Amino acid sequence: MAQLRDVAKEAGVSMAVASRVLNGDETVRVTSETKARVLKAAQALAYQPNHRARALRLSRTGAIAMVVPSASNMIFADIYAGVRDVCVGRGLSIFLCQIQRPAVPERQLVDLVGAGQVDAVLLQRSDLFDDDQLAALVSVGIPVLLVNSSLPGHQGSLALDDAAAVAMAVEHLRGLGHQRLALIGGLATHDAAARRRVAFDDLVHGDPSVVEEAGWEATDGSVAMRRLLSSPVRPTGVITASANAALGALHAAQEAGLRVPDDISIVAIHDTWVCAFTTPGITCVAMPLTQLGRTAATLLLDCLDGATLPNSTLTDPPPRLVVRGSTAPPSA
Amino acid sequence: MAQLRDVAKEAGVSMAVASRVLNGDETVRVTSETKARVLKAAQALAYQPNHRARALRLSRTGAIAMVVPSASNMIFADIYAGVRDVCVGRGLSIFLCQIQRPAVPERQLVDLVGAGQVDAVLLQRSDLFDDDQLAALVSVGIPVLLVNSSLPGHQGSLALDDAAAVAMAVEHLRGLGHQRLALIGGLATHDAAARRRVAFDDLVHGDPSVVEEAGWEATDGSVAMRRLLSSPVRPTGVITASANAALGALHAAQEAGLRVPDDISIVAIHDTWVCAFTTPGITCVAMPLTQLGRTAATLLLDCLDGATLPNSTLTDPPPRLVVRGSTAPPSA
DNA sequence: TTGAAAGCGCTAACAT
DNA sequence: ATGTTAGCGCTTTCAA
Repeated sequence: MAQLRDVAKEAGVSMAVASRVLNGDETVRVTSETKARVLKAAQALAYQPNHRARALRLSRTGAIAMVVPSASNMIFADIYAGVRDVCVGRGLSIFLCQIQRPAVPERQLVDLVGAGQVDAVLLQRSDLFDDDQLAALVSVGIPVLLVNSSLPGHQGSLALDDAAAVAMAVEHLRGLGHQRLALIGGLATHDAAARRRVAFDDLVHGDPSVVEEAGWEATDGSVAMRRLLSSPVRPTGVITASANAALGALHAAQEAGLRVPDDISIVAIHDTWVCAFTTPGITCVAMPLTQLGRTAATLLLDCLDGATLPNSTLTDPPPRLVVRGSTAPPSA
Repeated sequence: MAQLRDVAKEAGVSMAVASRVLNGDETVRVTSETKARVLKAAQALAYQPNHRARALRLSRTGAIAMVVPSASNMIFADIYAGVRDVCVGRGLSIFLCQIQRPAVPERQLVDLVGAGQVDAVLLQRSDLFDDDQLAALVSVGIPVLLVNSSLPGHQGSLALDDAAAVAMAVEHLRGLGHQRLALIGGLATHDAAARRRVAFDDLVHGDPSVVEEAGWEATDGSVAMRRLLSSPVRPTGVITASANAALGALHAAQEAGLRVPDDISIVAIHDTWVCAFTTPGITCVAMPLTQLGRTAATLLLDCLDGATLPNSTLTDPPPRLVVRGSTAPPSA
């Protein structure tokens, strides 16, 4: 593999010149002829700058880590798409690092970033972290942006507009005439889940309503729905805090012999392609996940260029209601 | 951040000694007392070896790239789990690189690996690559293992036992009494898809049967199923080459007013959690994806230690039939 | 048993 | 307008 030295020799210039030309350094003036010679030499030798040497010299690896609780959650894929958009544009690569439980993985992240393998981290919190564990994770010397999660005292987070999403779901159900609403929410430890719950409580204040605390997965949604169905005042409209949970909830309702949406309506927060392929399709409040990824990555990269990480909320574009077959006016 | 130099100074030894001790170099004899001093110093200073310097010196980055056509395909998550298992164990990290279409991305991979950012590549082929494009991709100076895909003339591939999976699906359907079978297969360009199709053709030889060529996604499955339903001799049992396509097929059948499994049976190759949450649940032939990931990663890492990459097929564990509600004896 | 020193391939400050 | 040179932080041969 050709090195800079070879290119320089081939072009009959010093390594310094070759380096500057190849890096498009504008501040240095070179004969357009020498420049051409260098470029041609590089081309001829198929020169690829050695990434490792560059990283050492510049103290930059050109990679960021994306830490997620679960790579199989489709939320991840959508966020990744956004992150990828901006990283590809800026020539960065992305490490994927799945961290679900704290104990060992805490070391993982420190090993990873402490070792200087990545320049910055984009972290999506797992339900299983409590604040202290998260704090340990983010206390590494490089920028860490919390995606759709926050940590008291930590600088750098980007949240979704959970309240708006919940409001949209509640409004949709109320508009159809539903009076008794339920929320199948996330675990209280997860702050996006907490925000959604607070929003829900505020909106249904006074009405008969019930909240189930559940995980993000389909089984969690099933279990919660079964509990809901056996409650004294059965809700007619159910909001789930994740698309996965909605699948579980739909399944449990159908298994219990209910017809959806005739007997019970279901609306999910988050939209994934699967929601369009169930029978009935699941009505969703789609959140701008890809944009979340894009904004998050941009924030992080700007930070590497000297900007400060903000604690902010992504409100534009707003959540979007996607009406499918799982919601209808209550039958009674 | 403390460096080796600091540790050495703190321990009152030279960098050379510190380095050897810290790396557990057995070939060098040091007073157990000096050794302890070094270890203590490292501990005290919370020394983390600089990954970039190490990578340059050793010409190794301690990372592999995982190239996939789509991070949102649940197949990916399962394979990743296996890869992760073995990489975490050996202290490696994993780059995720989504490459769907050839043109630009071809540069991506070369940039990535030509630059020496990773030590090896695990590549899952996209339908959209033809052999030439794939060949261009894999002709980089480091080991590339093709996962569930192969390329004539390329050394290094690990396939699944597609024929066994198809046989299992056909047998299941035949055992239930189905005579008219259909395959909703993958694109012919994808060699795993091709293998499945050949296996199917062999098995149904002589019987009335029909093959639809479709992509891996749910919509592809829908479209194919609609074509199937309007064909003169409608099949009673349908095999889809992916779990995603099965979702689409199921949806299309239900939308057309058919009852599954009463009017038509569906069995998918590959199992994902979603298949357990549709109504009815989808009968699947589960493939050992996580093991595929594990084996693939092991092969690759062994290769870095000097072994040769084989072209092999993962036959153990064999595919496993998971019977759910989408299959039953034909009604007529 | 330990230390000195030469690079890995590149960039950038400082000459010329 | 171009060249010299000093490292980035580490490993490892070779010498003491």
